[in-house]
Amino acid sequence: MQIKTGVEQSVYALLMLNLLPADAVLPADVISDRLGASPSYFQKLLRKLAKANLITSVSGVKGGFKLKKSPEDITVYDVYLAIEGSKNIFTSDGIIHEVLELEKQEQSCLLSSMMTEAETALQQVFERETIASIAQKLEALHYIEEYSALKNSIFTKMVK
Amino acid sequence: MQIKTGVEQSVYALLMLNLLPADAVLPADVISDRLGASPSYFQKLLRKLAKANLITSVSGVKGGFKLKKSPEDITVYDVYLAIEGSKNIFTSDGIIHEVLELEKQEQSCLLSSMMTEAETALQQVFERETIASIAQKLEALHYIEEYSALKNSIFTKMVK
DNA sequence: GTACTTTTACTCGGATACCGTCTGTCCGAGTAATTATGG
DNA sequence: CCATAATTACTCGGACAGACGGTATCCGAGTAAAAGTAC
Repeated sequence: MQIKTGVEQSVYALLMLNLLPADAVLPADVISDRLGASPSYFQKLLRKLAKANLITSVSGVKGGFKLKKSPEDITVYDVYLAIEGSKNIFTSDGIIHEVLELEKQEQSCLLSSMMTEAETALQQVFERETIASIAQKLEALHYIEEYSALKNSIFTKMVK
Repeated sequence: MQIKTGVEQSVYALLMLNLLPADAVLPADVISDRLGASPSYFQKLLRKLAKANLITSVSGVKGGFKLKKSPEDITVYDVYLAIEGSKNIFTSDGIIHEVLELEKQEQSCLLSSMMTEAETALQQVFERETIASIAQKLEALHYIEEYSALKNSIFTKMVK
Protein backbone atom coordinates (compact mmCIF):
# COMPACT_ATOMS: atom_id res chain seq x y z
CA MET A 1 0.00 0.00 0.00
CA GLN A 2 2.87 2.29 -0.66
CA ILE A 3 3.13 4.60 -3.59
CA LYS A 4 5.19 3.08 -6.32
CA THR A 5 8.78 4.20 -6.46
CA GLY A 6 8.20 4.54 -10.17
CA VAL A 7 5.99 7.55 -9.56
CA GLU A 8 8.61 9.26 -7.50
CA GLN A 9 11.35 8.51 -9.98
CA SER A 10 9.18 9.83 -12.77
CA VAL A 11 8.62 13.10 -10.96
CA TYR A 12 12.34 13.58 -10.60
CA ALA A 13 12.87 12.66 -14.22
CA LEU A 14 10.38 15.33 -15.25
CA LEU A 15 12.14 17.80 -13.00
CA MET A 16 15.37 17.05 -14.80
CA LEU A 17 13.77 17.39 -18.21
CA ASN A 18 12.40 20.70 -17.02
CA LEU A 19 15.93 22.03 -16.81
CA LEU A 20 16.52 21.50 -20.50
CA PRO A 21 16.50 24.46 -22.90
CA ALA A 22 13.86 24.32 -25.58
CA ASP A 23 14.31 21.70 -28.31
CA ALA A 24 17.04 19.89 -26.42
CA VAL A 25 16.53 16.28 -25.42
CA LEU A 26 18.07 14.01 -22.81
CA PRO A 27 18.84 10.31 -23.39
CA ALA A 28 17.16 7.91 -21.01
CA ASP A 29 20.32 6.47 -19.50
CA VAL A 30 21.55 9.90 -18.47
CA ILE A 31 18.43 10.31 -16.36
CA SER A 32 18.48 6.82 -14.89
CA ASP A 33 22.17 7.19 -14.09
CA ARG A 34 21.51 10.33 -12.14
CA LEU A 35 18.56 8.78 -10.34
CA GLY A 36 20.39 5.59 -9.57
CA ALA A 37 17.58 3.63 -11.17
CA SER A 38 17.93 0.57 -13.32
CA PRO A 39 18.19 1.80 -16.91
CA SER A 40 16.14 -0.96 -18.49
CA TYR A 41 13.27 -0.52 -16.09
CA PHE A 42 13.41 3.21 -16.30
CA GLN A 43 12.90 3.05 -20.04
CA LYS A 44 9.51 1.56 -19.42
CA LEU A 45 8.58 4.38 -17.10
CA LEU A 46 9.59 6.93 -19.70
CA ARG A 47 7.52 5.19 -22.32
CA LYS A 48 4.54 5.33 -20.02
CA LEU A 49 5.09 9.03 -19.55
CA ALA A 50 5.36 9.42 -23.31
CA LYS A 51 2.17 7.49 -23.86
CA ALA A 52 0.45 9.81 -21.40
CA ASN A 53 1.61 12.79 -23.46
CA LEU A 54 3.73 14.19 -20.67
CA ILE A 55 6.99 13.87 -22.57
CA THR A 56 8.05 13.55 -26.18
CA SER A 57 10.47 10.99 -27.45
CA VAL A 58 12.95 11.52 -30.26
CA SER A 59 14.36 8.31 -31.60
CA GLY A 60 17.55 7.69 -33.50
CA VAL A 61 21.03 8.97 -32.83
CA LYS A 62 20.96 12.07 -30.63
CA GLY A 63 17.52 11.03 -29.58
CA GLY A 64 16.08 11.31 -26.10
CA PHE A 65 13.21 12.79 -24.18
CA LYS A 66 11.90 16.21 -23.39
CA LEU A 67 8.76 17.65 -21.85
CA LYS A 68 5.76 17.77 -24.10
CA LYS A 69 3.64 20.07 -21.99
CA SER A 70 4.74 23.08 -20.02
CA PRO A 71 5.74 22.23 -16.44
CA GLU A 72 2.81 24.19 -15.07
CA ASP A 73 0.44 21.81 -16.81
CA ILE A 74 1.97 18.61 -15.47
CA THR A 75 0.54 17.72 -12.10
CA VAL A 76 1.76 14.96 -9.85
CA TYR A 77 -1.60 13.37 -10.44
CA ASP A 78 -0.86 13.23 -14.14
CA VAL A 79 2.34 11.39 -13.38
CA TYR A 80 0.51 9.15 -11.02
CA LEU A 81 -2.06 8.22 -13.66
CA ALA A 82 0.60 7.72 -16.29
CA ILE A 83 2.60 5.28 -14.19
CA GLU A 84 -0.02 3.71 -12.02
CA GLY A 85 -2.76 3.47 -14.60
CA SER A 86 -6.22 4.90 -14.33
CA LYS A 87 -7.61 2.13 -12.21
CA ASN A 88 -9.10 3.21 -8.94
CA ILE A 89 -6.83 3.42 -5.93
CA PHE A 90 -9.44 2.16 -3.59
CA THR A 91 -11.98 -0.35 -4.68
CA SER A 92 -14.32 -2.45 -2.64
CA ASP A 93 -15.32 -5.94 -3.60
CA GLY A 94 -18.91 -5.25 -2.70
CA ILE A 95 -19.05 -8.10 -0.26
CA ILE A 96 -22.08 -6.46 1.23
CA HIS A 97 -24.19 -7.99 -1.49
CA GLU A 98 -23.27 -11.50 -0.48
CA VAL A 99 -23.56 -10.79 3.19
CA LEU A 100 -27.05 -9.47 2.82
CA GLU A 101 -27.80 -11.88 0.01
CA LEU A 102 -28.90 -9.10 -2.29
CA GLU A 103 -29.18 -9.32 -6.01
CA LYS A 104 -25.84 -8.31 -7.40
CA GLN A 105 -25.50 -4.85 -8.86
CA GLU A 106 -28.72 -3.89 -7.21
CA GLN A 107 -27.03 -1.19 -5.25
CA SER A 108 -23.48 -0.04 -5.05
CA CYS A 109 -21.62 -0.98 -1.93
CA LEU A 110 -21.71 1.28 1.05
CA LEU A 111 -17.97 1.43 1.28
CA SER A 112 -17.67 2.37 -2.37
CA SER A 113 -18.86 5.89 -1.74
CA MET A 114 -16.32 6.30 0.99
CA MET A 115 -13.61 4.94 -1.26
CA THR A 116 -14.33 7.34 -4.06
CA GLU A 117 -14.43 10.11 -1.53
CA ALA A 118 -11.01 9.15 -0.27
CA GLU A 119 -9.76 8.95 -3.80
CA THR A 120 -10.90 12.42 -4.75
CA ALA A 121 -9.28 13.72 -1.58
CA LEU A 122 -6.02 12.23 -2.74
CA GLN A 123 -6.54 13.48 -6.24
CA GLN A 124 -6.94 17.03 -5.04
CA VAL A 125 -3.64 16.92 -3.21
CA PHE A 126 -1.85 15.43 -6.17
CA GLU A 127 -3.40 17.81 -8.66
CA ARG A 128 -2.35 20.87 -6.76
CA GLU A 129 1.33 20.20 -7.14
CA THR A 130 2.91 20.55 -10.56
CA ILE A 131 6.38 20.05 -11.94
CA ALA A 132 6.69 23.82 -12.08
CA SER A 133 5.68 24.32 -8.47
CA ILE A 134 8.08 21.67 -7.25
CA ALA A 135 10.90 23.10 -9.32
CA GLN A 136 10.14 26.47 -7.83
CA LYS A 137 10.38 25.11 -4.32
CA LEU A 138 13.67 23.49 -5.19
CA GLU A 139 15.15 26.81 -6.20
CA ALA A 140 13.71 28.56 -3.19
CA LEU A 141 15.33 26.28 -0.64
CA HIS A 142 18.98 25.96 0.23
CA TYR A 143 19.45 23.94 -2.86
CA ILE A 144 20.50 26.77 -5.11
CA GLU A 145 24.13 25.76 -5.39
CA GLU A 146 23.47 22.09 -5.94
CA TYR A 147 20.62 22.93 -8.26
CA SER A 148 22.77 24.84 -10.68
CA ALA A 149 25.37 22.10 -10.48
CA LEU A 150 22.72 19.65 -11.55
CA LYS A 151 21.69 21.99 -14.29
CA ASN A 152 25.23 22.18 -15.61
CA SER A 153 25.62 18.45 -15.41
CA ILE A 154 22.53 18.01 -17.49
CA PHE A 155 23.67 20.60 -19.99
CA THR A 156 26.80 18.67 -20.74
CA LYS A 157 24.85 15.50 -21.37
CA MET A 158 22.06 16.87 -23.45
CA VAL A 159 22.01 16.76 -27.20
CA LYS A 160 21.10 19.26 -29.89
CA MET B 1 -2.32 0.16 -4.85
CA GLN B 2 -5.71 -1.14 -3.91
CA ILE B 3 -7.02 -1.32 -0.42
CA LYS B 4 -6.61 -4.75 1.01
CA THR B 5 -9.67 -6.94 0.88
CA GLY B 6 -8.86 -7.78 4.48
CA VAL B 7 -9.86 -4.29 5.53
CA GLU B 8 -13.18 -4.54 3.82
CA GLN B 9 -13.89 -7.97 5.23
CA SER B 10 -13.00 -6.73 8.67
CA VAL B 11 -15.45 -3.87 8.43
CA TYR B 12 -18.22 -6.27 7.54
CA ALA B 13 -17.19 -8.58 10.34
CA LEU B 14 -17.45 -5.71 12.78
CA LEU B 15 -20.85 -4.82 11.36
CA MET B 16 -22.00 -8.35 12.06
CA LEU B 17 -20.60 -8.32 15.58
CA ASN B 18 -22.45 -5.06 16.06
CA LEU B 19 -25.73 -6.92 15.67
CA LEU B 20 -25.03 -9.10 18.68
CA PRO B 21 -26.81 -8.47 21.99
CA ALA B 22 -24.56 -7.60 24.89
CA ASP B 23 -22.35 -10.39 26.23
CA ALA B 24 -23.05 -12.68 23.29
CA VAL B 25 -20.19 -13.82 21.11
CA LEU B 26 -19.91 -15.14 17.56
CA PRO B 27 -17.49 -17.89 16.51
CA ALA B 28 -15.06 -16.98 13.77
CA ASP B 29 -16.24 -19.55 11.25
CA VAL B 30 -19.80 -18.22 11.39
CA ILE B 31 -18.52 -14.85 10.25
CA SER B 32 -16.19 -16.16 7.57
CA ASP B 33 -18.94 -18.42 6.26
CA ARG B 34 -21.25 -15.49 5.84
CA LEU B 35 -18.55 -13.40 4.22
CA GLY B 36 -17.45 -16.17 1.93
CA ALA B 37 -13.91 -15.75 3.19
CA SER B 38 -11.41 -18.47 3.88
CA PRO B 39 -11.83 -19.42 7.56
CA SER B 40 -8.18 -19.95 8.33
CA TYR B 41 -7.14 -16.62 6.89
CA PHE B 42 -10.02 -14.81 8.46
CA GLN B 43 -8.88 -15.99 11.87
CA LYS B 44 -5.72 -14.00 11.39
CA LEU B 45 -7.70 -10.87 10.59
CA LEU B 46 -9.78 -11.30 13.71
CA ARG B 47 -6.69 -11.69 15.80
CA LYS B 48 -5.33 -8.47 14.38
CA LEU B 49 -8.56 -6.74 15.28
CA ALA B 50 -8.34 -8.21 18.77
CA LYS B 51 -4.77 -7.03 19.16
CA ALA B 52 -5.89 -3.56 18.17
CA ASN B 53 -8.48 -3.66 20.96
CA LEU B 54 -11.40 -3.42 18.58
CA ILE B 55 -12.87 -6.80 19.50
CA THR B 56 -12.64 -9.19 22.44
CA SER B 57 -12.00 -12.87 22.11
CA VAL B 58 -13.46 -15.54 24.34
CA SER B 59 -11.65 -18.83 24.04
CA GLY B 60 -12.82 -22.30 24.89
CA VAL B 61 -16.09 -24.00 24.09
CA LYS B 62 -18.81 -21.47 23.29
CA GLY B 63 -16.08 -18.99 22.65
CA GLY B 64 -16.03 -16.40 19.90
CA PHE B 65 -15.68 -12.68 19.29
CA LYS B 66 -17.58 -9.56 20.18
CA LEU B 67 -16.98 -5.83 19.96
CA LYS B 68 -14.75 -4.40 22.62
CA LYS B 69 -15.52 -0.75 22.03
CA SER B 70 -18.85 0.79 21.20
CA PRO B 71 -19.51 0.99 17.44
CA GLU B 72 -19.41 4.77 17.55
CA ASP B 73 -15.81 4.60 18.66
CA ILE B 74 -14.60 2.28 15.93
CA THR B 75 -13.63 4.20 12.83
CA VAL B 76 -12.74 2.71 9.49
CA TYR B 77 -9.31 4.15 10.07
CA ASP B 78 -8.99 2.07 13.22
CA VAL B 79 -9.77 -0.99 11.17
CA TYR B 80 -7.33 0.12 8.55
CA LEU B 81 -4.54 0.52 11.07
CA ALA B 82 -5.35 -2.79 12.73
CA ILE B 83 -5.15 -4.75 9.48
CA GLU B 84 -2.71 -2.77 7.45
CA GLY B 85 -0.34 -1.80 10.19
CA SER B 86 0.71 1.69 11.14
CA LYS B 87 3.26 2.13 8.41
CA ASN B 88 2.75 5.11 6.19
CA ILE B 89 0.59 4.72 3.12
CA PHE B 90 2.69 7.01 1.04
CA THR B 91 6.39 7.22 1.52
CA SER B 92 9.03 8.70 -0.66
CA ASP B 93 12.49 7.27 -0.97
CA GLY B 94 14.02 10.72 -0.86
CA ILE B 95 15.80 10.24 -4.14
CA ILE B 96 16.17 13.97 -4.29
CA HIS B 97 19.20 13.73 -2.07
CA GLU B 98 21.05 11.57 -4.52
CA VAL B 99 19.95 13.57 -7.51
CA LEU B 100 21.23 16.76 -6.04
CA GLU B 101 24.10 14.99 -4.35
CA LEU B 102 23.17 16.40 -1.00
CA GLU B 103 24.25 15.08 2.33
CA LYS B 104 21.72 12.51 3.34
CA GLN B 105 19.14 13.50 5.93
CA GLU B 106 20.13 17.08 5.48
CA GLN B 107 16.64 17.99 4.53
CA SER B 108 13.48 16.01 4.16
CA CYS B 109 12.40 15.26 0.65
CA LEU B 110 10.16 17.69 -1.14
CA LEU B 111 7.66 15.03 -1.98
CA SER B 112 7.47 13.86 1.61
CA SER B 113 5.41 16.83 2.67
CA MET B 114 2.98 16.20 -0.12
CA MET B 115 2.77 12.55 0.83
CA THR B 116 1.96 13.23 4.46
CA GLU B 117 -0.58 15.75 3.30
CA ALA B 118 -2.23 13.15 1.10
CA GLU B 119 -2.14 10.69 3.94
CA THR B 120 -3.88 12.97 6.40
CA ALA B 121 -6.50 13.69 3.76
CA LEU B 122 -7.16 9.98 3.55
CA GLN B 123 -7.09 9.62 7.28
CA GLN B 124 -9.77 12.24 7.71
CA VAL B 125 -12.11 10.43 5.36
CA PHE B 126 -11.51 7.13 7.07
CA GLU B 127 -11.85 8.56 10.55
CA ARG B 128 -15.19 10.15 9.85
CA GLU B 129 -16.94 6.88 9.17
CA THR B 130 -17.56 4.53 12.07
CA ILE B 131 -19.11 1.11 12.43
CA ALA B 132 -22.12 2.81 13.93
CA SER B 133 -22.53 5.27 11.08
CA ILE B 134 -22.26 2.54 8.48
CA ALA B 135 -24.73 0.36 10.33
CA GLN B 136 -27.08 3.30 10.44
CA LYS B 137 -26.83 3.79 6.70
CA LEU B 138 -27.51 0.11 6.22
CA GLU B 139 -30.75 0.36 8.11
CA ALA B 140 -31.73 3.54 6.35
CA LEU B 141 -31.49 2.11 2.86
CA HIS B 142 -33.69 -0.42 1.18
CA TYR B 143 -31.89 -3.08 3.11
CA ILE B 144 -34.29 -3.28 5.99
CA GLU B 145 -35.76 -6.64 5.10
CA GLU B 146 -32.46 -8.31 4.34
CA TYR B 147 -30.90 -6.65 7.33
CA SER B 148 -33.28 -8.20 9.82
CA ALA B 149 -32.86 -11.51 8.05
CA LEU B 150 -29.14 -11.24 8.63
CA LYS B 151 -29.77 -10.30 12.21
CA ASN B 152 -31.90 -13.39 12.77
CA SER B 153 -29.35 -15.58 11.07
CA ILE B 154 -26.70 -14.32 13.42
CA PHE B 155 -28.94 -14.78 16.44
CA THR B 156 -29.31 -18.44 15.73
CA LYS B 157 -25.58 -18.91 15.48
CA MET B 158 -24.46 -16.89 18.43
CA VAL B 159 -23.64 -18.40 21.79
CA LYS B 160 -24.40 -17.45 25.36
C1' DG C 1 30.88 16.68 -54.28
C1' DT C 2 26.78 14.19 -54.52
C1' DA C 3 24.15 9.94 -54.03
C1' DC C 4 24.02 5.75 -51.76
C1' DT C 5 25.07 2.34 -48.16
C1' DT C 6 26.61 1.11 -43.63
C1' DT C 7 27.29 1.98 -39.01
C1' DT C 8 25.85 3.84 -34.75
C1' DA C 9 23.01 5.43 -30.98
C1' DC C 10 19.00 5.96 -29.61
C1' DT C 11 13.65 4.73 -28.69
C1' DC C 12 9.86 1.16 -29.00
C1' DG C 13 7.56 -2.82 -27.27
C1' DG C 14 7.12 -7.42 -25.93
C1' DA C 15 8.62 -11.68 -23.28
C1' DT C 16 10.29 -13.09 -19.20
C1' DA C 17 12.23 -13.62 -14.52
C1' DC C 18 12.65 -11.88 -9.69
C1' DC C 19 10.96 -10.54 -5.45
C1' DG C 20 8.18 -8.71 -1.74
C1' DT C 21 3.62 -8.50 0.04
C1' DC C 22 -0.97 -10.05 0.56
C1' DT C 23 -3.66 -14.08 0.73
C1' DG C 24 -4.49 -18.66 2.21
C1' DT C 25 -3.44 -23.26 4.61
C1' DC C 26 -1.85 -26.13 8.26
C1' DC C 27 -0.65 -27.54 12.72
C1' DG C 28 0.41 -27.56 17.68
C1' DA C 29 -0.73 -25.20 21.99
C1' DG C 30 -3.81 -22.98 25.28
C1' DT C 31 -8.44 -22.48 27.37
C1' DA C 32 -12.91 -23.28 29.15
C1' DA C 33 -17.41 -25.64 28.96
C1' DT C 34 -19.19 -30.14 28.69
C1' DT C 35 -19.21 -34.88 29.43
C1' DA C 36 -17.55 -39.08 31.41
C1' DT C 37 -15.76 -41.61 35.29
C1' DG C 38 -14.92 -43.22 40.09
C1' DG C 39 -15.91 -43.51 44.70
C1' DC D 1 -23.94 -36.92 44.52
C1' DC D 2 -19.69 -34.90 44.35
C1' DA D 3 -14.89 -34.57 42.78
C1' DT D 4 -11.90 -35.43 39.23
C1' DA D 5 -10.45 -36.69 34.59
C1' DA D 6 -11.27 -36.81 29.65
C1' DT D 7 -13.41 -34.85 25.76
C1' DT D 8 -14.80 -31.16 22.93
C1' DA D 9 -15.01 -26.67 20.69
C1' DC D 10 -13.21 -22.82 20.47
C1' DT D 11 -9.08 -19.10 20.17
C1' DC D 12 -3.97 -18.25 19.84
C1' DG D 13 0.12 -17.86 17.21
C1' DG D 14 3.65 -19.36 14.38
C1' DA D 15 5.44 -21.71 10.09
C1' DC D 16 4.85 -22.09 5.52
C1' DA D 17 2.89 -22.38 0.59
C1' DG D 18 0.61 -19.87 -3.26
C1' DA D 19 -0.83 -15.77 -5.97
C1' DC D 20 -0.23 -11.38 -7.54
C1' DG D 21 1.72 -7.00 -8.75
C1' DG D 22 5.75 -4.05 -8.99
C1' DT D 23 10.46 -4.22 -10.23
C1' DA D 24 14.09 -5.50 -13.23
C1' DT D 25 16.53 -7.67 -17.30
C1' DC D 26 16.96 -8.95 -22.00
C1' DC D 27 16.22 -8.99 -26.82
C1' DG D 28 14.63 -7.90 -31.49
C1' DA D 29 12.65 -4.14 -34.25
C1' DG D 30 12.28 0.57 -35.77
C1' DT D 31 14.40 5.16 -36.57
C1' DA D 32 17.38 8.85 -37.66
C1' DA D 33 21.92 10.98 -37.51
C1' DA D 34 26.56 10.22 -38.69
C1' DA D 35 30.15 8.02 -41.12
C1' DG D 36 31.80 5.57 -44.86
C1' DT D 37 31.83 4.49 -49.91
C1' DA D 38 31.36 4.87 -54.95
C1' DC D 39 31.51 7.43 -58.94
